[in-house]
Amino acid sequence: MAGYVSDAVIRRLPGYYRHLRELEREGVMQISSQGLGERMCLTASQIRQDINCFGGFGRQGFGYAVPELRERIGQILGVDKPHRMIILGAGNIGNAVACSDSFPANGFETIAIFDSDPRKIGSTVDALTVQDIACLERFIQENTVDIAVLAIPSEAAQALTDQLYRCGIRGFWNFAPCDLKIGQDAAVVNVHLDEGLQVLSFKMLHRHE
Amino acid sequence: MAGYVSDAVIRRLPGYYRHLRELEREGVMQISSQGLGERMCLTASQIRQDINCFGGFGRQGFGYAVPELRERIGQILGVDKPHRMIILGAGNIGNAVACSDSFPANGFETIAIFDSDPRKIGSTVDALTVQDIACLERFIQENTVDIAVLAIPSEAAQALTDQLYRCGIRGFWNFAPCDLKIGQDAAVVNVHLDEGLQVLSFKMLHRHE
DNA sequence: TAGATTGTTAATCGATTAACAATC
DNA sequence: TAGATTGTTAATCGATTAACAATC
Repeated sequence: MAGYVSDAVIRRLPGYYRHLRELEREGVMQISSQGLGERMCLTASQIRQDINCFGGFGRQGFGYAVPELRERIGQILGVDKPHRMIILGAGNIGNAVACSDSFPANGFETIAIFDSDPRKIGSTVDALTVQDIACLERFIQENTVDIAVLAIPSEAAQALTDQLYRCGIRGFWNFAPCDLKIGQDAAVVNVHLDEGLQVLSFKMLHRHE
Repeated sequence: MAGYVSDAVIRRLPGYYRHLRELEREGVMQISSQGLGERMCLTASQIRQDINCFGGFGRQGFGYAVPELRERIGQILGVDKPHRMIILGAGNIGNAVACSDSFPANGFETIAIFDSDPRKIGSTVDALTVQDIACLERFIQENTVDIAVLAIPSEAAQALTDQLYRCGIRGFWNFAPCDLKIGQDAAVVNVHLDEGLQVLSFKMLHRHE
């Protein structure tokens, strides 16, 4: 179905999914590439190109059926199936991810949270008890885990990533401000919050040029 | 000094800054585009092109002086000067940003946090007291605020952004899962965590293709 | 001076946009 | 059928890579 899909297209997919869900909620049942483009600030041409990476979901003279296209893109993204996450690090970020209800609402459920700090182990975060990171490997053996959320300091990130990879984890959501070296069969998404702030600083400084 | 700089280059700048800081910490005083490229998984050619957007910081036959280049990129990013942030929304994300000490360590200081929920107003987050969002405009008039951190639900984001813009705020770090419409002279960086998770889901699903 | 490496121009590659035949 | 809009090919644009003269 999908041949090679460029990173540029992949990064736009969640935007399509979000806008189509909004349209669905608004009761809009069909939309042309033109109409969707205006809404998303993309050209109609780009929208047709993007969607056709995955097959011809439209009908000539009509456009796209909103609920169908939303569903197909959901399947392409893999968000039609649930994902089980464990959080490494019960600091500010780890806690925020654990407590958020927008992730489980979108099918990403946190099933455990780990830390190495004895003062944190045993405390509760949302409905979860912080577990000792020494129990990590056993937990992974006994439970299905799709995604590891790295919410730990940079210094610990690479060693922990290696350990998780050895345990079979292939999805990493990395909040540590570092790059991870990992096997090609693993998927990594970095959330470098500090870099986002620096880009914001740059844009503010140079916005009149 | 800097003519037009593409978004692709801007997004790489924080990576340069981070790697140069690391090199400095390791005591490396000079580096060639080749050496930096290997470290950052970029081509030497791209590194020279990127750096030359901002002027000739290198020396032929020698390479780049690490501390000097780090400092210049810091200036280009604007992170040599402090930034003052206010957080809108004392939920999970707002609290995590307020409590993090990595942002102030990099010159991004949170000076206030606001919420509209009476149960949250008056409570303390880190060293700050959650203020009533009704007091927002007065606070901005009486204090220097560079950046607004939007850590509120999507429904409230646009109206609040409009209000902040009218009060003169021109830097927005948006955690709400929506696009903001705003004047061209404002700078916005979106942190769409849910979209990152969806990209991760996609990559995991399609990683063998 | 000789060697190394930049700054910069030219070539290539990939992504976006435009155009239009196919078709609902 | 006529009008609208897709799917797809061709043209354009921009970003990355290669090459090399300039020069430290």
